[in-house]
Amino acid sequence: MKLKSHINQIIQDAFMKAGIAHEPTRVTESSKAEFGDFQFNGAMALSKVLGKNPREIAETLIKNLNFDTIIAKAEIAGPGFINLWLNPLWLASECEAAQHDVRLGVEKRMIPTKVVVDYSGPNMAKQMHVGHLRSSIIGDTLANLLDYLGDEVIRQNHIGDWGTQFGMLIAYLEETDKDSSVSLKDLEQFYKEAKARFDVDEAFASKAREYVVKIQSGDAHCLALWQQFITISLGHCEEVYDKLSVNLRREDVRAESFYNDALSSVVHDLDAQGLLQESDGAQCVFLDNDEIPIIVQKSDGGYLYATTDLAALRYRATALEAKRILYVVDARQAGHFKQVFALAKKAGFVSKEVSLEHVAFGTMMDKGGKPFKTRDGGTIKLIDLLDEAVTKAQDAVKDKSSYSKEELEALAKIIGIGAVKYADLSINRESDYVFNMDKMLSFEGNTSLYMQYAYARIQSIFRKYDGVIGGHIIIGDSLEHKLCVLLLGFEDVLNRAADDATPSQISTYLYDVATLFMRFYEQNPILKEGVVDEIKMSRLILADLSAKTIKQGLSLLGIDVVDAL
RNA sequence: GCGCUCAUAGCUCAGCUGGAUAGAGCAUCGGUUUGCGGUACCGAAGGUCUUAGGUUCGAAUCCUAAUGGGCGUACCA
Repeated sequence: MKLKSHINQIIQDAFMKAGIAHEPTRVTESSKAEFGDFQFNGAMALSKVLGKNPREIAETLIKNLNFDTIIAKAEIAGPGFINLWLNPLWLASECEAAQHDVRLGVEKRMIPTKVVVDYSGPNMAKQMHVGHLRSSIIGDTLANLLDYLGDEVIRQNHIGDWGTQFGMLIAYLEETDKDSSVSLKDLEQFYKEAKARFDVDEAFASKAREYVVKIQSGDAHCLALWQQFITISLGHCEEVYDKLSVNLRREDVRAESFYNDALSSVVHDLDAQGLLQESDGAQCVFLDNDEIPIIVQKSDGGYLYATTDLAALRYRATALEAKRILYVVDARQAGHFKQVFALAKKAGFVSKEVSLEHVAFGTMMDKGGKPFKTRDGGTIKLIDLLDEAVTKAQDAVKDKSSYSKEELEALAKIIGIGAVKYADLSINRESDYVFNMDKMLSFEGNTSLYMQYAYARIQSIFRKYDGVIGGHIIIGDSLEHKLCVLLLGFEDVLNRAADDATPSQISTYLYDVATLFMRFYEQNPILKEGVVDEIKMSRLILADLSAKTIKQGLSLLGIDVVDAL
């Protein structure tokens, strides 16, 4: 249900009938209950262009307003606000329709867009650390969301599997001559040892550098070792994805190395277009007004990440035919993407109408506001963080003795992982974010647990009721009215979150649904004695639609619900 | 230095394309219970929306400047 579009259309029709040849501003949710459900503020803006008093304009509009089905009442207030009340009968029937629909009334897009979502992108030389968390879950949510809305989503995991560090790792792998599955078990440790050798042993260092060249020139022995290394490292990532319920698979991997063969042609194309300039021995592109050039080839002939990103952009826009490309990457790379996007368009690697968006996110901080690190300043392994959340989540379970060990573990996983993901997805992605595990595992406030609890409580009502839901919604008070309006706004929220690439708009909405449901439920008993059947049914339908909306919304955020916790 | 970005209640955050008296949660204080899951709900208190100008009928929101923080700043990614 595109609720706002319906109302905007009614306003638009009133404009037509009133003979006002201007595009109306869009309606907004009313700021207060006494101002109705929606408000139209456009009369004031028109007053100057039409040379009329805004209240007069508002009156004309109301005279031409269609009151047939959706709008029940319209009032002029203040300088010329038009407050709109929606028809409760219409709200009720639309909510019933949503409750019967598996998609809750959310339509698929008429014209799907082909969207590439680039996210996660771990470095194969190391284990995933907390820095990869935000990209992985924000990206996954956006991919889920766009897919749900009917876009054609192509997930791309641009893993770091190329570069000088791999020469070092392979050299060390060969030198230690251990069974790789054992020696790579702790990648972090392996990397540290290799790095230590690299730093002190010149012979080892030169061998490492030699191996880089060998890999890049296709030496079979080195490539085999390299491939083995990548496979194992990727396996570690997949363990984390599995734990996080992030939907990235092998086939989504387009590693840095994938673009290796395209790099020289990128540079060649830039050169052919006269965009290239040599500076201090490096091949550079100087864009207008940019002091810093984009270096596409180092003075030693090597390529850089800008080159790879250009190749990836070209691949995504041409081979994959994407019309929208999202890069879910740390905000600190804003400058890089701004340059690379501009160049990709200028050089024609990506056509003008393709939308290139850097979906930037802030840094994860600890409670003291410092970048998130271990006590000794090291990076925190993502898997350790997740395990800690799951362990702590067990404490939240009410009646532990009624679960088997396996059930308790499964429950703790849903709660713990949900808490970590929700905490991240519920704040504005661009701001830095304070990681506080106690807070995210609380039942109070805007947390996943509050939402999961609200959901479980509703399921408990249905267990107790244990019957068939029929009948109709009868809106009996302002809370029920408000709940219906809110529930019908689900699709609007999803669309806006998709357009702006902001998952937090979904969580804000879900929190509103959960809190409003709790208030409704507190005030309007469902199964208590004395509630007549008609009212009982009406409230059961509302409870069901609320629960389904929470479940669907959380599912888009990659978070599960349970019937009891 | 230059560039980007942020600044809203004690703390953590909402605030949609400019709209009416700026909203939540936590913490603090008070209330609701023979209980449909109280891990809930209701209420109180808490604000010069960093500052100063400007645009506008109207600014937390747009523009300019200042102050303070974060980040980036050519051959790592």
